[in-house]
Amino acid sequence: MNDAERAVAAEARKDADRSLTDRAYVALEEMICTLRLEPGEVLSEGALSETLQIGRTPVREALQRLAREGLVTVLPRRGVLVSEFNVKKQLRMLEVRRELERLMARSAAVRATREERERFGAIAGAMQESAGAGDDIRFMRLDHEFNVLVSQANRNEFASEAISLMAGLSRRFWFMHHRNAGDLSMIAELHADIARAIAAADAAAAAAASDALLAYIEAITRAAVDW
Amino acid sequence: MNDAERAVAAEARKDADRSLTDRAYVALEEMICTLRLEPGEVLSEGALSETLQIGRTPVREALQRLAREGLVTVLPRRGVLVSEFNVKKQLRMLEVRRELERLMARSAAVRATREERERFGAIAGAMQESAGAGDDIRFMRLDHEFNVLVSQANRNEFASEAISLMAGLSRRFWFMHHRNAGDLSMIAELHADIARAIAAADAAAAAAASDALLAYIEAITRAAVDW
DNA sequence: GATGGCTGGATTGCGCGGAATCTCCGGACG
DNA sequence: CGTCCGGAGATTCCGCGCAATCCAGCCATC
Repeated sequence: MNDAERAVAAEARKDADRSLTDRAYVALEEMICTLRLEPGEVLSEGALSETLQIGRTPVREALQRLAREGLVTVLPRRGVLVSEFNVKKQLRMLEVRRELERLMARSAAVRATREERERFGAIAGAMQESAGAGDDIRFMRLDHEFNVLVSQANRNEFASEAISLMAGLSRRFWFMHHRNAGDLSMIAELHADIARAIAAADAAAAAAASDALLAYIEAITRAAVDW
Repeated sequence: MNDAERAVAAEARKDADRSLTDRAYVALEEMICTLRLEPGEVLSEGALSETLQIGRTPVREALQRLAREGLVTVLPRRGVLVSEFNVKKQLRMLEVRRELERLMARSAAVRATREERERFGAIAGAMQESAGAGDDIRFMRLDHEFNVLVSQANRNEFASEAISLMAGLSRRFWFMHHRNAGDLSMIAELHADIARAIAAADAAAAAAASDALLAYIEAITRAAVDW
């Protein structure tokens, strides 16, 4: 197998290597978080199986995972309910995220490798750029990259897993409100502060910056009550 | 249906109402945490299905849940591996538990109902009693009751869920080491301190007591390296 | 008109078998 | 003697069908 063949195989594996359960999970999570499946809607394993062209078993396993993450509720013998929005729930979630994100930022500042620090620095710059240009699509990609990098650099799989339990609900809330939510440049700045503090190995500054970001997110969430 | 029939039905439901998946999960979690299934052992869906007298589908779903909690690892097409002990992993877990338990203790101190506070007070007393009598079985039951009560009284399902992700690994570690681990009276005292602080609605004291407990647990865990 | 029971349709819970694939071991070849 | 290849066995992955059950709506009854 030459290099070209290896590259093709790796590319194909991007989709084919994952199990059908994983693919069903990714597809459904995307549909729910981007509101293509509306809150309050009632689904069924059978219908989703047909839509996704995947058997009922993988779809069922994906739904159980989504249920654990609070994106759907399984009503026995009735169907699967896409969770409604709930601001109070979001605020309870932020209580927990505040603690976990602070821990992760602090740990990443201490434990990141040199390469990771360089990437944090690059992300900080790119975020400010994208905010200055008003390019929210690019910012959302950078935000995702930032989150993945923090999950990796904090070197604690338990923190990463606990956060990932809440990622779906957070993502959907953000998707719903990001157009109305405060200015992009403020959010980008707060993210960039964390990234720079981690890059500089300043644990206290990273923790403080993380708290500042979550305080801002909380303010936005409280304001969302009125929309 | 009269009252007697209702009581019988409720009793039967204690086991029968839960799904087979739940029953399989409870049974397997118990077997793993009490070391009846040894770390390093390789299982198979088929064998477990036969042992538990439950079909492969519920067993499979239970195993996926256990995998997410880190108690087993699914090796595709090879079998299911019961996770090995790993002190460094336990320490990483304690980093996260420290933050979450502190948050939960603080919140419970603020949000518990009067009835819950009374139960915290009762548990504090009973823990000291059981420790004084050297009754570690009774203490473990009280510890379980305490954890359930904190999970309920802190009024934050996300914190409770995140903690429950780590409960299994914690429980197994404790089961393995509780005979060698420090004196029971010290542990009971540290737990009782938290319970009393919550009962007294003293959030700062509850948080401090939680940190003290986790510092002690961390010390025990570090000492476990030598055993 | 209101109420209680019943039936039809739809949905999840669960069992089970086939397919894909991974490892191990034995044998052949260099 | 080492290395590679192939087949056998075991295991998970996945599809699919049956049964239990829940609900909506209809019909009979008061």
